[in-house]
Amino acid sequence: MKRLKRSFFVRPTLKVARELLGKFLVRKIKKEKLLGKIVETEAYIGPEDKASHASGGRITKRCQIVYSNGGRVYIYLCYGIHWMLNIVTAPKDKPECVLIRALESLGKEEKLKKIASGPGKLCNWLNLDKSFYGEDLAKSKRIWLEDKGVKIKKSQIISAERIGIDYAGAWANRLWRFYIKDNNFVSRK
DNA sequence: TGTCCGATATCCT
DNA sequence: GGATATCGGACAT
Repeated sequence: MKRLKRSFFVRPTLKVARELLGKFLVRKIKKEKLLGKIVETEAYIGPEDKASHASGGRITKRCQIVYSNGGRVYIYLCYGIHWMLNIVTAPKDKPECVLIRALESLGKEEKLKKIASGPGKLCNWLNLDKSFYGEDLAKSKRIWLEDKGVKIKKSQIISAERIGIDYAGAWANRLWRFYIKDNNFVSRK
């Protein structure tokens, strides 16, 4: 079992966003473990990034955790319904993070249902909510990331425009969404 | 493929 | 107090 350590997250955000593809998100609920392979991510790189909650150097109660050292969870409610799971990256005081947009879940049944093919859906599946705000992925006993030796070649990584951030003007078309080519569990191609 | 809209914490004026 | 948001399911077209 190779849990990703803090050093993995405290690196340039675009690098982390790409390298998260193929890693496994592990969620432990009581004695049960839910596992999903990360197949889609998006980078948010403030304070320049207009699409980031930390745009312009804003420090609000909601987004203050993205200013912390890499490796923590940034989670918030969107549209009044959906929780969004982000992983804080980069060193302390740099407001950068990666949104986890889709997982390929293990197990036949889940596969058929595409139960985690979207940022809101995966949080619902893994039962993630406000109580995970600030959770330390390097230490937590209920959520962490593992490297299971899956290698994603550079040629298999597609870069695309981020989703749902039209309000961010020119920043909306930066190619900061990454997903695994031909993977059926990506939220949108 | 497109349009509609839920349901609410958080941010801003 | 008002506007808005890193979506997703439903139903029409």
